[in-house]
Amino acid sequence: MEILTTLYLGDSKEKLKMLSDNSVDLIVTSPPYADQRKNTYGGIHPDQYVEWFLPISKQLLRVLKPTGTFILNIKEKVVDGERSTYVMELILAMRKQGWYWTEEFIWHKKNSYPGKWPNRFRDSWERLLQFNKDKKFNMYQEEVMVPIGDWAKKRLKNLSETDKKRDNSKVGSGFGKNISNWLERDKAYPTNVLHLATECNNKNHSAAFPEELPAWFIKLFTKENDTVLDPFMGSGTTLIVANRMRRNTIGIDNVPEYYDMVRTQIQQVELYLLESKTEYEKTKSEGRISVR
Amino acid sequence: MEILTTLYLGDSKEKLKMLSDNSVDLIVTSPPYADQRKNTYGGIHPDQYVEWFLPISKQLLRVLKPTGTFILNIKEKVVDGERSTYVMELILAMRKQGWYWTEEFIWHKKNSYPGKWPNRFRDSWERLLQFNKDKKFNMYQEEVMVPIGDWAKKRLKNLSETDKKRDNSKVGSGFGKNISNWLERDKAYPTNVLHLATECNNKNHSAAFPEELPAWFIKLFTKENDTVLDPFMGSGTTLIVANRMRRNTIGIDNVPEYYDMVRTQIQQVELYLLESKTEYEKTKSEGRISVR
DNA sequence: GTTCCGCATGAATCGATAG
DNA sequence: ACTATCGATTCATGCGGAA
Repeated sequence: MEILTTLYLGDSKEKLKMLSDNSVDLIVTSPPYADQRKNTYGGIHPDQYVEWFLPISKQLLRVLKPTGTFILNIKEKVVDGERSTYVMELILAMRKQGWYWTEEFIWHKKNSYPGKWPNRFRDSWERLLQFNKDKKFNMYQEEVMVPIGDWAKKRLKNLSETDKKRDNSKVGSGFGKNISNWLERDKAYPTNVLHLATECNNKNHSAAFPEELPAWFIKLFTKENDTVLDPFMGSGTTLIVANRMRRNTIGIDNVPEYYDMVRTQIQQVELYLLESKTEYEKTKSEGRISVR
Repeated sequence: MEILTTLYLGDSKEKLKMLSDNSVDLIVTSPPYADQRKNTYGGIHPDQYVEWFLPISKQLLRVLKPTGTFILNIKEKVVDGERSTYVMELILAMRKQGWYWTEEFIWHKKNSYPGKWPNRFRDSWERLLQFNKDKKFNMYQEEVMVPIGDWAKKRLKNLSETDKKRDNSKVGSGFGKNISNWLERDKAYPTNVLHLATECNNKNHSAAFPEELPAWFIKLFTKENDTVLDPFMGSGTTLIVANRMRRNTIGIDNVPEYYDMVRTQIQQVELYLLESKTEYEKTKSEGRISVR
């Protein structure tokens, strides 16, 4: 199966109209925050942020599959000593637009930006808002399981009576089964708090987005050959990770430098893959790039 | 200076009217979260939550000093597969009421409630919303500095223990300048993410949150002889910690059992302090209780 | 007195069943 | 159809008794 990369140079609101209905499995994006990145995106005033984003999210709702998920990385800025409310307003507005606000993950940035202010501490977390088109969506939880805590080693030696009793309440069916489940368990499901350091990027752009972040959501919400969209791709972290994980990718950005940079980088990855192939049919079937 | 404890049995909305304007330095509270089951616990329906809370927050705004801070611990529940929006709406409504929404701290609960569902992971964080009456407020950042390095977590965990011992090392200025400078350099300001475990078992009752949580905010936003208010004191964790830290406290609850329990516990602490005093003037000046 | 280990239980959430 | 109740699922922690 061929993996496709499609890049668009231009405004998201317009370029998204070129995508088909119900064609995307996962959207992961970090749009320009209000009043920030003035040089590149022109900066949206906090008061106009919701108004600016709603036409875009409307398109995203259209192109997302009913089983798909939209992960929005965002954090409100401090304006005149208090937190702006545009994220709150955006959530409310998107629900009216038809989105379900399924969950809010917390991205805890371990090495947050340094600084000192008299009235606040360093901001070391961001929101990862999960929106869905339908209440039923694809979620592959086993893909992101984490090692269980040390307490488990001791615990697994002996099962407490209470555990047996709790399991017992399910009368009759599969009593011995539960115990064996616990005995073999060395991994646990994660929570809705993600601990990731911000990447110390050596590149010449500003998007501090660790690869683990999109990788986690790509593993959780898609499988191979699914399609991942980033309507504000920036330096393309999401796309590059998704491409590497053998997902089809669609990226949009209105900054030519970003567009060129991502295109070059994806092509390099694809070339590398091509060179490492020995069989003809693999060469033929993989690594196709569609850059428009 | 005498430390005063004032307890009210009754509805917060009404009892708060008995407090003077601009008389409280810090409000730390965890109101009942919205509950769908109105009949069983008298919970507030999510749709009516904002309407229910606004009269109370109006009183809180009145009694808070201009230099004071209001910390609101809250988390929205999942209703019908998605997160409720009443917290978002509450923030917006409280701003209209005159509050400044200064900051949102994250309380990361490491031992969150277990469980597995097809569409979400365990919820392991809560909001700690900081509201202020004025853009200038008291904040004693040095009081909550944490050691740098691996021992930071351990130290944070022991903070409440240190409070009990009423750390004397600062007072006795026997340190040479070199050493104190060196010590200072080992500390860093915290961020807006707090890592604390929920306390499983207290003696007789279950505490809503660990003592470290109110202790942290009490240190950060008040000094000795300031006044701390909890309009939904519940089992009284905030009040007991504040009392131990030599802050005047005001507590309100409409559950007689809680009221009696907190009153008893505060009195026991005060009696213990009394018994440990040897000098007459200390006995005279401390430990007065005003229970109404 | 330390350290180790067993154990109960949390501001949870979903899906099925009952009224 | 809609709402209330109940069973099932599952992880980390502090406490108390034991070595």
